[in-house]
Amino acid sequence: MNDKPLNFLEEIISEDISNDKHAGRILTRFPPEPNGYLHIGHAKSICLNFGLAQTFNGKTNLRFDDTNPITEKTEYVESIKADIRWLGFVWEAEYYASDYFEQLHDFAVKLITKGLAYVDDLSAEEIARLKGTPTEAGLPSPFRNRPIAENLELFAAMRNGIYADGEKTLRAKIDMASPNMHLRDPIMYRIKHAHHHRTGNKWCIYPMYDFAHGQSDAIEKITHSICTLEFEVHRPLYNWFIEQLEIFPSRQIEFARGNINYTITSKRKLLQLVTEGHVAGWDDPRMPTISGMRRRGYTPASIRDFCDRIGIARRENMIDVGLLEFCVREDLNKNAQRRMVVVNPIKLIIDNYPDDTTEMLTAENNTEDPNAGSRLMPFSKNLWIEADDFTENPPKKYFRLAPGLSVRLKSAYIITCTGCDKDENGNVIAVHANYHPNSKSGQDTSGISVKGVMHFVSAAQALPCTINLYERLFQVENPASEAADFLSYLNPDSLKVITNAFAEPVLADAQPLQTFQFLRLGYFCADTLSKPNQLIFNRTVTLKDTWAKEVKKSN
RNA sequence: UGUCCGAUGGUGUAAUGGUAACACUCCAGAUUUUGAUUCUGUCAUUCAAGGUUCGAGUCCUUGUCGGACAACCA
Repeated sequence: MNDKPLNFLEEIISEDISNDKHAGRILTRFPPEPNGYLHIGHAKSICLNFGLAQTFNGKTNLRFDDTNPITEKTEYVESIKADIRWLGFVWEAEYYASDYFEQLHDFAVKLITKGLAYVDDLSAEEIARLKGTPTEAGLPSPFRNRPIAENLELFAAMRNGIYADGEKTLRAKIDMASPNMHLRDPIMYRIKHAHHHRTGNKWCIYPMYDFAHGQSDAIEKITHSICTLEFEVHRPLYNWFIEQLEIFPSRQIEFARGNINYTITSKRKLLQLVTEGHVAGWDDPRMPTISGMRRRGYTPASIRDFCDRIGIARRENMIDVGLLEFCVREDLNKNAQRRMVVVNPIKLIIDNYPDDTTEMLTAENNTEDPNAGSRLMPFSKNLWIEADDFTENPPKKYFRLAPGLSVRLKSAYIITCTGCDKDENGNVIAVHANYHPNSKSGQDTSGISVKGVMHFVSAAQALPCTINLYERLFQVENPASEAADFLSYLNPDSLKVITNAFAEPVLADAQPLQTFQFLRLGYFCADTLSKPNQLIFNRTVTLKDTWAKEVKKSN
């Protein structure tokens, strides 16, 4: 253990351990429903559940809460497993709530037998109407006092497929006047003649989440069942089931989900973005999904670090996406190799450099990591530089190229700008400079000192590539809380595709998902579809840019 | 006009009745062959009112504000 203060969950668990509860055994679980892809909010839960187990020498089960066959798919199961593995966690056992359908059914029968559950013929609307409101008590169903034997018979008939969807439900008989709505005879089973991704057509009745989750925890003997705040009001119901069924009492503890600004983490809304084509899929790099973030260039370590830094508490929160960006920059700064790429190219001609010469320069792969080695990159008379790095009228403190100004080309020579060429409309089409032959990087005897350093790519060897520049997906901090539909806040500039960028030659070897720092631009990763002859890079995050901030301030 | 939960700098999280702190952000500066990184520094915090106590962010009461709960979703 480290010297960090314990969060409230760690305190509870260490207290349980010192009280010898469960003989010190700790078993948590991560219980996703396979009805969508995992997102950053799930990452928090994953890090929490697996992290807690690691801290206290326990284990963590992966359990799919697959009680609603309509929305669940094997595709989601597979993506969830891949994402958890990618994040770096190993589960103890892989379970499915559907593994427990027979047991859950028997639990239901037991409650019926105890006179604590009944079959209701009411429609969904009637049930809702009799349920009351948070401030008004509900009314009992006319079917509430059916004899036990009749309930048993009816429930068996439900299972046997005698009834149509919605025709009957099985409800717990608790208290229609409870101030807690979840105790007003909650539905335990409903009829759905639907194909289930694992049990096929074996069942036509399916347990509600509330009748499955706590019991699944009990079956697995989960010691600490950690979930988000909205399930707090369900806890009395889960405890009621545990007591009446006399099963293992897992302890549920709730924590506040982590909300991040300028994005959404509602699975329903994420699904809508995908199905309506607002993004290119679940793994679109703009999505806050684990798979989207992976494709964007986020690393498992950076996501784990983020989850660690945001902490765990019980109050509502809105975390600045800047923290997430900080975490990935910090990781990639140490670990991503540097490369040079020009995204907004303009020609730079070194007039005093020989026409027919190409030098191979040595460039460090990562100044932060001496073990990262170096690479060779070509230098010649004709180069590509960023159009933004030249201006005819430099503002104060401008360290880039303008007539008469000198800069160093990174890992190459110091050059002095001599002017530019323009087309008939006055647009700059090429920049001219002279180089200082005795200023070569590593063997500079020129004595010239310059403030500015620029990246470049040698034109003859440059690799054309596509660059996806991503911005935040939404224009407002909390799209879900705004008055209008969340889609109206989508950022129209969330993706800018650059098709005429140029990369240095070694980038031909870039492997899909390999991360880089493109000097002075930001961190990028090769897209999953990138190929040597058709390079595609996704911008993970820009570098901090104090000059851009300076320029913005003076405007 | 219910039940439950919550409230500490701009953001997130600590402080477990005893000097309100850490990180991110912001701002200023130093260093820099990435206007990056690194380093230094500055600004800024206990929802309110009572009470208990030698002492309250912490305990109690009341209030205020925010959130959750009325799916055959999870």
